[in-house]
Amino acid sequence: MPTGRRERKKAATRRKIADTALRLFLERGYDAVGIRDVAAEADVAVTTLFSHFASKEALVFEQDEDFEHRLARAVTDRAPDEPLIPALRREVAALVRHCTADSAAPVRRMVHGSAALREHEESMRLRHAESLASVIAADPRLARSTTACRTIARFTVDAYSLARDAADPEAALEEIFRMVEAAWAGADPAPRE
Amino acid sequence: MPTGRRERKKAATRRKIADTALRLFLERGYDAVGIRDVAAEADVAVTTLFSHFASKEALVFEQDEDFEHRLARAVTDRAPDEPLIPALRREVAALVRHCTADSAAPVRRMVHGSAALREHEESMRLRHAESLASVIAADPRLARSTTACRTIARFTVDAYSLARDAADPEAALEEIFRMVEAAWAGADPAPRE
DNA sequence: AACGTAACACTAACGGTTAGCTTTCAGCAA
DNA sequence: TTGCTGAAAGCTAACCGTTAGTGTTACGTT
Repeated sequence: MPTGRRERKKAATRRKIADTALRLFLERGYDAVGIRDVAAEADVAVTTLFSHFASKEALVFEQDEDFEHRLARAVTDRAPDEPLIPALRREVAALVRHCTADSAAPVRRMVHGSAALREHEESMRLRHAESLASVIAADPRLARSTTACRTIARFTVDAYSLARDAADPEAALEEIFRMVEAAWAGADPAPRE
Repeated sequence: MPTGRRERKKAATRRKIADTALRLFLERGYDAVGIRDVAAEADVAVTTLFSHFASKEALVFEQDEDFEHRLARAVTDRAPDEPLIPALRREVAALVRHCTADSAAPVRRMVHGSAALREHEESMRLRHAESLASVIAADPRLARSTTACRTIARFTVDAYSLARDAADPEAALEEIFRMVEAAWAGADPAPRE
């Protein structure tokens, strides 16, 4: 897929900015590094930086953007006879394992340490919940009200965030998903609208 | 409780700032009004404004700060024989009714229209969920793991937010709380730590 | 070879927020 | 009364994220 030199250069610039930013953030702390510092160190203009990334926080969350896709695919691509919740549970477990790996620890500590980053992550989660709710509502095998779909989507992303921050993520995930399963079973079976 | 003149003046300044801000925000839109506009219209210095309110968003959410208290009291002050979830449900229902009242419509429309305000509200909800989780975990009648407490607290604030934004808040609340009730019933009965 | 345009740069600004320092004045005591 | 203290408010000036406006390269195309 290597197209023209133009796109290669663009991708290189983007990667250089992201790498530089992450390095500086980890070295000195997210809040102690300004956009102007990142731009200078990456040898680009501030406006260039913002043409590649929508915000300072986006510099940190650049690879975590497939979260939304993975959850959606876990629903749409599951085996024809597999119920919803186990499929979600498998995918959430994989996501939790991925971000509780030792290699992700420094980044997670950084995110935890900055209010701006935590808020950004939260609002990403809400967006993901909404998109997941749409996918669930669109599945013909799952006849539930839109409220039930929205609710279970919210619970699912909650499960991710709660398990990730628990002392024992695996055990927490199991416990939480038992609750999610119960909630889904207790939802209105008939769509309301 | 009118103490010295000093505190009265301080309270008056605070109220004047909040009233002016809300009026301007509703008149011209939240994003179209700057902090300097609010300060000038309230006839105070910008620094004075920020000594009363931690941020621009806090100007909007100044009275909604009792949310946290009310949820906590719904748990601690419930009748000795009342189970947890119905008590939470009653309080959440009251909160939803309160903020879907016609008088609250302009403010809600404003919040809905600004990304900054929506994010601020979300992160408030997370704080509320954490505090609610502590209260639930501290209740000796409810022997559950801390994970279960945190989970049900998160679900409860989700219920509030989902019901509030639903087309029919009352019906949605009933449906969601059936799911919350099921989740609570499905939680580990024995505390894990 | 010439052109259109995407990527990037530069400057300057806007808006939220804070630091540093000064002024005012309520509350209190000599 | 007088004078002191400290909280409240003010002013200036800046910092930081972000954006608009305006060029300038240099890639890809014709």
